[in-house]
Amino acid sequence: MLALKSLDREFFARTPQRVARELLGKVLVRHSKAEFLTGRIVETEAYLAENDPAAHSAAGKTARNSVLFGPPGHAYIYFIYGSHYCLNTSCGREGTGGGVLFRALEPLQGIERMARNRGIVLAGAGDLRKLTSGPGRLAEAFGITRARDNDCDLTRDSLSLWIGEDGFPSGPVVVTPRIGITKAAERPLRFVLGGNPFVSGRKLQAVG
DNA sequence: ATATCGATTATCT
DNA sequence: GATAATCGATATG
Repeated sequence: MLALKSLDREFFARTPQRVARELLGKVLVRHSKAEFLTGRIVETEAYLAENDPAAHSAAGKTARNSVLFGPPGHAYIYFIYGSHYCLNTSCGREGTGGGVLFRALEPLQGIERMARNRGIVLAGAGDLRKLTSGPGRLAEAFGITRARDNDCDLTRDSLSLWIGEDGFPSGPVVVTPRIGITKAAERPLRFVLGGNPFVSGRKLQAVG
């Protein structure tokens, strides 16, 4: 694969919709002594800084969501439903509460390690979908926790978690309503790479 | 293909 | 104390 180049702060200093769309095709990287994992981003959701009751920042800054109000391009990680971590990035101008949720990746490198992190034994090719197609799944595959990664600067390739780009053409983008929310559920703020088999959910599986 | 259930936290009352 | 939450796995038809 081509060399990965980290993204600059300006990339993230735009609207959540714009950042969510532009992140498709970019690569999430986890590197540490024990791990080197990469996955292409194929599904994201935008959570707006204003007039978005589904955003975690909607009720103002708290201890939990404070990263969203900090500089853009930092990892906001929260724990949900008693079992899952989810990865977001802050975006927009500092002081506003915009964010983008990472919903699915296409596994590229470190697949064996991802399977081990997920507690899965890979049998068929279809099992690759179980690794990173879903926000809780991708976080588990990449070993992402709030204690380890919250507030990590995703623009710095010297840190353990960051985002790179390799010139991959991101392809046609499909926009749909967001998943798993009850407030403002109809707004078209979910972005997916059209036809990519690693997008979360079951419907596309049957089509593919 | 659809239903239900688990498990923890942050936030609100 | 209650409850909703950016979910995933399992059971059932």
